[in-house]
Amino acid sequence: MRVSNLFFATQREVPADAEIPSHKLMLRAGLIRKMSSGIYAYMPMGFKVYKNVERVIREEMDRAGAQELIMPALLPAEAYQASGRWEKFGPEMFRMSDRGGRPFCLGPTHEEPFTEAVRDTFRSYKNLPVTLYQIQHKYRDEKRPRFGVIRSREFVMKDAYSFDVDEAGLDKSYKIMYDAYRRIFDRLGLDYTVVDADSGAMGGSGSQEFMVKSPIGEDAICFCDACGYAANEEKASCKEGEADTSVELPIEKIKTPDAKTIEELVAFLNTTPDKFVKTILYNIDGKIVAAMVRGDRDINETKLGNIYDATEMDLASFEDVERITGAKVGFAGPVGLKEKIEVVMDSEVALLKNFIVGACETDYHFKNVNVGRDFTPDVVKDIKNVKSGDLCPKCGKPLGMARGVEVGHIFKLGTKYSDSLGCVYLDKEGKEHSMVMGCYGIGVSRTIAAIIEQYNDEDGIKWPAIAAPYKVIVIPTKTNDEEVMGLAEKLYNAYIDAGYETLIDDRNERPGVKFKDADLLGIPLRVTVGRRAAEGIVELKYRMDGAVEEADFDAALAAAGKIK
RNA sequence: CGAGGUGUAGCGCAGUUGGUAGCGUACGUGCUUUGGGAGCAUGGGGUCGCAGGUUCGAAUCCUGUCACCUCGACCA
Repeated sequence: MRVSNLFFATQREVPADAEIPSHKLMLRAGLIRKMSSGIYAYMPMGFKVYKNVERVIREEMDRAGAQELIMPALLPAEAYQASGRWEKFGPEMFRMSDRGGRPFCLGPTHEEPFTEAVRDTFRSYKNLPVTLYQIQHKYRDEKRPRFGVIRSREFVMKDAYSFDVDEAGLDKSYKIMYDAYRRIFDRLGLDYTVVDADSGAMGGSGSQEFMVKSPIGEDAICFCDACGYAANEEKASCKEGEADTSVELPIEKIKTPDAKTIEELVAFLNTTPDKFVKTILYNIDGKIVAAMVRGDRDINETKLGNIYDATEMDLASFEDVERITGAKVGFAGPVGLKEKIEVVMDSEVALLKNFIVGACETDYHFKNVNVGRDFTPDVVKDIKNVKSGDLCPKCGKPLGMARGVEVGHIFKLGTKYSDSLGCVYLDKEGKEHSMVMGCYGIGVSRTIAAIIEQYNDEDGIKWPAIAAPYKVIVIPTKTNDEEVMGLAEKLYNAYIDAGYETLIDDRNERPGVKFKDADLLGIPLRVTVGRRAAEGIVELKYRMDGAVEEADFDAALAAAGKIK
């Protein structure tokens, strides 16, 4: 491709609304164009990268035996109504109706149509297992789109679905996808971690996320260097301490004026946060629930929500808190609640003795409170967030925390969708069973951003060769010099003949302009034809490590095979 | 959902007490330049987010509305 014909424009100035390196660089390099908040167009240069990433995914999915098809993005409501997700997705789903008033949505994820397709096509155990996939646009009306294509409302996702006769079959299909995912992200050059994850709105029995470690990541991940345990914060657990065996002291009401936060109480009572148990009221799908964790802990809303299979969950309103506790906000506790509500207590609290809680009376707390004697929780479960330094649930060594961008997520779904949509097969005895499903997603758009996050410098993007829009750029420094142009053209044609996607920057621009653009675009190999063109010598520069060398024609051609 | 901010040329921005819009960059043309975003000259490009209102006159003041961005979403 001749740069003089290329539909692109690089920008010197950073658009005002970009925050993170990948977003800034994608805009500056002209890879994408924003059409609306969280909605982007891919320009030719960006689309090349997109297709490269897509190609790697497709190759590995095909190699793993998955079959590609494509579902509509625009889907009728029925399937989602049958699975219950028409309601469950809530406002995240883009909804519309046709001229006759029939409800439709833009697919946020496609378990339902895939399940229906398999249901209507296969009826026998002999047909299974089967794994299908598509690479498709997905639509989610995100509360707050952010970070360019990392959290957008329209995005490209590879989603695959496996159908097996039983759990053992699912385990096999899942492992095949797991291995394929590792190959995909390895080939793309990403530094990633696989973590245990919450299966969230998808439901199911187990899942893992592929996380690219990055400070801009939206997920917190927890890991153990000693044994390799790694989990999303939503899911991570830790080893709990020993039970306190102190003697239970009599409960006592203490006046704590104006002390309603843990910090204020710690200062007021001259003690430490772990002597408290805080009680927080949540509104979970309209039902008020009290959640209790130790004072130095945070509640993990995912874990709490899972107990109630929550769709919508929020802190209870001030009015609800005041009515139920009979006190101003800040003095909630499990003892003396004015209304009977469910109390969920973190399992760690069960180990404590003689702790402090709000007294359900403004300006008062109870001290020496004990579980069983003073109150009885309805549920005792792990509902806390793990922190750095907590002990690994597997090996007991200290855990660390990091941030990550979720580029892939694999789930064991089980029969959730096959049950609700009637996706069954007949076994050897002619008996009906629900198929056992798995689903497997890769965010194509955000994978592109994740690559840039890992490979960039102050001059621009540094594409790994496999993702690069073009592998080589030939830059003649003088377009009016026949010797220079002759050699440049000859090299350009030789690269193309050898099968490398190549650019020749034949614009009548100063060399500096061309170098800046080549750096910003991140082309892995830059071949400058200039000063020593008459001798047949060119300069090679590798974008990834900045190495520079001189080479003759053959060496320059051979260099394209070495870029990574 | 709550709060704040911003909408003026492709991009980044200025525009004072209201008087009909400007700078940088990018773009066109000419000359000079040609190994890290050149110099000089010259030119084109804007219904000032949208709709009302006040006024002789509104980018500017008022009201409404839309879009975009950021932070927050209560740890009692």
